[in-house]
Amino acid sequence: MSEKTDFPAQYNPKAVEKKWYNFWLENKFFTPDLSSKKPRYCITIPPPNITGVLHMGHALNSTIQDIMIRFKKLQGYETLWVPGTDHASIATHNQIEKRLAKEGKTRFDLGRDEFLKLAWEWKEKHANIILEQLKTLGAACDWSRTRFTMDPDLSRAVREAFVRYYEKGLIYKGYYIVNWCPRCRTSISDLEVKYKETKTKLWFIKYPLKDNQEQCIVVATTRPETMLGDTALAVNPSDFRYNEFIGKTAIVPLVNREVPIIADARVDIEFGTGAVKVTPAHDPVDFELAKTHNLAFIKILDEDARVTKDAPPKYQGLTREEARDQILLDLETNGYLLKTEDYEHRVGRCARCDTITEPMISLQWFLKTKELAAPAIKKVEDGTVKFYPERWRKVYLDWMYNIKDWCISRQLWWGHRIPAFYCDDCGYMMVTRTDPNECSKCHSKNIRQDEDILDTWFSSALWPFSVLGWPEDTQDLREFYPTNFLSTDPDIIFLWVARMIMSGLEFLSQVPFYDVYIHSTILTETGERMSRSKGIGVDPVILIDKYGACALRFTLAYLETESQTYRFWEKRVELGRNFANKIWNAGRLVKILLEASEAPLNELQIPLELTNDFTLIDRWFISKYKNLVIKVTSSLERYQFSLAAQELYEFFWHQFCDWYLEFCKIRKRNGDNSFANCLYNIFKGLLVMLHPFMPFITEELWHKFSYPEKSILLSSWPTPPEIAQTSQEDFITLMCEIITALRSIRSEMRLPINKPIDCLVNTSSQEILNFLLKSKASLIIKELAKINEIKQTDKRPPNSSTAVLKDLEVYVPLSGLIDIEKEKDRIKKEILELETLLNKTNVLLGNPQFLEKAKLEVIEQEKVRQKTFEEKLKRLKAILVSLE
RNA sequence: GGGCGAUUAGCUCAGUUGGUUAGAGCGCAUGCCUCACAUGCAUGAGGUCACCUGUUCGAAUCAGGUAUCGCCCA
Repeated sequence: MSEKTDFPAQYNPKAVEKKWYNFWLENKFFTPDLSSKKPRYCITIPPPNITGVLHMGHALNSTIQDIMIRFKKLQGYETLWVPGTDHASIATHNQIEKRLAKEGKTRFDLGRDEFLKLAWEWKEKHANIILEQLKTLGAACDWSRTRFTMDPDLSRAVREAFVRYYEKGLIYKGYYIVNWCPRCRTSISDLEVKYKETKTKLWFIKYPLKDNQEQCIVVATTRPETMLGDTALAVNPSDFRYNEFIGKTAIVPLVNREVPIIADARVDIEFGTGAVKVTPAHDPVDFELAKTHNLAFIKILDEDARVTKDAPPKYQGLTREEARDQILLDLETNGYLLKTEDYEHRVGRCARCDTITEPMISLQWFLKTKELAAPAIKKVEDGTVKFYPERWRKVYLDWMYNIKDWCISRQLWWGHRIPAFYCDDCGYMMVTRTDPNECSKCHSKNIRQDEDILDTWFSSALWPFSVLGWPEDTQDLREFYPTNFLSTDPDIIFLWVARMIMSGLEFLSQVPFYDVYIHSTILTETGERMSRSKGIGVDPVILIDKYGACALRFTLAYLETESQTYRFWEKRVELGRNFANKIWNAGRLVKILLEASEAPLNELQIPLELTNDFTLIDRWFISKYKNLVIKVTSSLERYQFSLAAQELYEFFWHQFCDWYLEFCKIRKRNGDNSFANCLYNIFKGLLVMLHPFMPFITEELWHKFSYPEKSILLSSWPTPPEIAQTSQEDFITLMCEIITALRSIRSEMRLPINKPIDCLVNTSSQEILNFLLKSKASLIIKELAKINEIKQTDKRPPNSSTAVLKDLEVYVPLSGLIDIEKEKDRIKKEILELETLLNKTNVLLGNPQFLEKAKLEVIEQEKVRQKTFEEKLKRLKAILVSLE
């Protein structure tokens, strides 16, 4: 093969990514073998919505899921990752309606059927964009199981769920206050309203008493326009200021409606004047008051938030903003407006379109949640479902403890239509699994379906099992439910995670997943939330194109710690890109190093007999590798993605490349190939452990070696080699320290690399001496520290630079070259550092309490340190004296 | 108002049950195109771990409080 073309000096992701992704697909590696005896491991993707394209959040979340899938597959599980998309009813409405608006149209100009045609067209066009983008990231999804929430099967699941809830009495229809978005023209749930502190006014309005129009009661309000629907005034019964008013009748200005003054403990004495107006049809608290006190509900704003004909004619048809202006003007001219104050309070806006929402009485469908929540709470309390990081558990529980009924109907068209049918003749309502032909009560054919559709999250809540075939008893469902792992972002713990747990338990009596991982939110360099609409942030598709998927994935994982946000900008991907290139080049070198040797065994052979001087190096390195395998495995098992990535990075770069490969190079040059088995197998293990993070480059490298499996994905996760650490390995550590010390002297004494230097060692240990002078360690030291000769001495030669190590002094004679002052500075600096350390140890060991209470190992360790420091210090001081 | 998180090197962040000479990447300085890699190699500078008070023989780590910033819920 030609080295240059086949194995270029720079890793080029473009050349390999597509190739291997197709290879995986062609071999159906992402499709589970249902006949295998392996334990199952399943993830269902949080379905991205069809209006979107891949953003950094998806890139991170998909990387995390892919890491887990590949990790588990390598660990010997039969894995399944189900992909799919969500119909996102309100978001899709928004997109399409925006387009229509450009033509000056609304969806009502088109009608339901025409609109749905557009929506399906949109779906066909957009639903796959994001899935295709996931492929470029390397996602090991089983595309043969791709689902869409409005697929026939999944729609059937939605209908089944609705009917079962209904039959159980958990779904009801009724008039309640809901959040209404006048732009989307639909109800939305509490969770879809975002509150923002807004500067506004507090208006103080005089309501005259009926008996004595000279006497007034003053109420404060932020929403004067709703006074058109006032049906009472209320005060707190313990508020002495208003005792005499209770039970009297007031007159609503401009409307001239007589309303009672009621007392209710729910009235906040501190707010405004302590007296409030009550508008039952347009405020949730007032709604509750009205039910207690039997007040009338007058709806004065319609679905477009315009004043209805239940208001005085003067205001009818005005928008809520126009109505407010007009009313304030009228109040003022008629002397009812006492004063206006600046005020700040929370104004609710539609999460989708940012229009100010309107609390409004409306006929809607609701799901009773208290009963569903109870087992879902229990399963988290008892640890069946665990949150990672654990703090999110409390967030979930707090919300669940205070859960309110869920408004599930939407006055939209794109979605699952509520399976309720009304008979126009007898008024009977049917909720059925299949569409009825006639009224089951009076047999009239004059029936029609409810116009409303279901909240998108209603179908999302069924996702972990609807994608597996529920309500059918499918093999997928039996094999893969409950799923194992769910990764998602914190925003949707309530919207989605909680509801999946509730519905999973309701319909399958089993939790939908065991481990919930809540990932960080990615912020921009300046700490803002990334937002496509604001044009801030970076595009993962561009980053993949520019740096490669492995680079992006590794970087994202490396940064994914337990903190709830992290900042990210393009330059950070260089971390992953450079690492990928390092791995690539290490691969090139390994290839060269292994070339001359016979085909090594695929099992790691632990050198027990240290006959060859060099084999000790392998032994030393296998010990280090063993620790790595243990650490990386346990980090991944605890979902500590950053930690696992850091461990791999440090080991690969700074242990494997910086030391082990350098040693192998020298060994090879000296005719020794005994490293082959160790190198071959450890490199294999490293590739496998890196594979979940960097699937493409590891697969590419895999094929450049004679590793047995046809894909790295079919290999198995390394197990820690069974090896006991021996004290002899310390010799290698010492060798590394000597090399570092010599390099440091060279650099600090400004000795150019081509200037030959010698090295003298002074030690009382015969063992060390033998190792350094008689074993092949000398070869390595010579090469890596650029040393001419290593000799023994028992005395520091004058004019030499010194490094003091444990049980050993190293001298570099520098006759004529030495700068005595510089050398003195070096030694002094080291003395200073050591003195600080020794001082600390002395204080500790001089404390009788410490000796009495500290753990034995700690005391022992401290004593050893004290001895080492003292000895080293003594020698350094002697050297300094001889330099004076 | 309640909850959660953050505050560690110039920047961005690690630091798993309290005991390490507090780490990394970027940036910076110095020297190197050394036959895997300049997306690189070697060496080095740089930190009173936000502040206060406790607990402890011992605190970046635990408890209480303060300050600043951020997120979530009402």
